[in-house]
Amino acid sequence: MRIGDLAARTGVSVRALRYYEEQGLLKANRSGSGQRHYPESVVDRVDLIQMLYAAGLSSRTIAELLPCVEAKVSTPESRARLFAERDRIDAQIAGLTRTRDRLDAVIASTGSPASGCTYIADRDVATQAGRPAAPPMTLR
Amino acid sequence: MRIGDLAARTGVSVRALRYYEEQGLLKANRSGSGQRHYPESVVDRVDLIQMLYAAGLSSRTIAELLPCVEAKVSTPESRARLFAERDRIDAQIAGLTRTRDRLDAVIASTGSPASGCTYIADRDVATQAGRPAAPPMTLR
DNA sequence: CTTGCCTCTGACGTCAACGTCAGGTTCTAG
DNA sequence: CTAGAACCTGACGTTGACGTCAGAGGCAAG
Repeated sequence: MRIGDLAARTGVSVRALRYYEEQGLLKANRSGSGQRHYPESVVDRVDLIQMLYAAGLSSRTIAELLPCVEAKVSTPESRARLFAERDRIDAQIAGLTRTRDRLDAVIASTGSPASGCTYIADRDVATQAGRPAAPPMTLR
Repeated sequence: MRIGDLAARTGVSVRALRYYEEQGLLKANRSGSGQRHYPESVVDRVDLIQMLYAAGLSSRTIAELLPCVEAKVSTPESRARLFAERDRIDAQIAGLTRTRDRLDAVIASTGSPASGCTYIADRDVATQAGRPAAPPMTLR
């Protein structure tokens, strides 16, 4: 599997994949001419990397945690890091939940035509109960 | 209330507050000599701005939503934006939850001394049920 | 063999949310 | 009144995760 294929499979740009390698997140088998070749397994690894980036981790942190996640090998430091990041993500979820609830409240107050709203809903406010199924998984 | 006081009250830097004003997120009453003075109410507004930044919104988006949130005034566009951002945050929470669960699984597998772990837990793995109370509210 | 697409290595560009420094004014405590 | 803290407006610096371009080589099809 060459880099273009991997890019297509993961939805990550070729540039990003080379960047990951530069950051020590990915290793590639090189052909005689220097071209990168990857085994199927890296698809999952790239997906995981994307998850961690989306969770706000830096390349450096990801590089520290990946051996721990994949090889199940951990040093005291990496374990501490693992706990710390897990907790940080928990806090982030909590904060996001508060933010979402705040937005829901705003939607409720400006959304109901009976509370001094300038316009009426122009979208399906009642798709379900105000919460349409979240799209696949954008995560930015 | 001057800008330094507001900074102290909100935990946001003076530079950031001036930046928010530059981006149209905050307005200040100017004294004759040009110094900014704020009413108490802006403290909440700054907190809200921080929440939205933490949720990954850009200044531009925040600027679009703030009138909607504060003055309860909405145009069809801003309402659409409101929904879109709420949904995006929902998706973000879902993704973060999956990421956290993945990390929890890793912790469980590398953490239990009975599964080929190199080191034993060096931290209070069992503070409660593996999930110590998340710190105040970092959110990055 | 050559055409066209893929790949390679630099290396500079980008963007947002500030940090930081310079040079000058203003407020306040003593 | 005077020192020192706080404030002002530019304006340039920073960081991370890439985008983009340049110039050169590699690879399968016809």
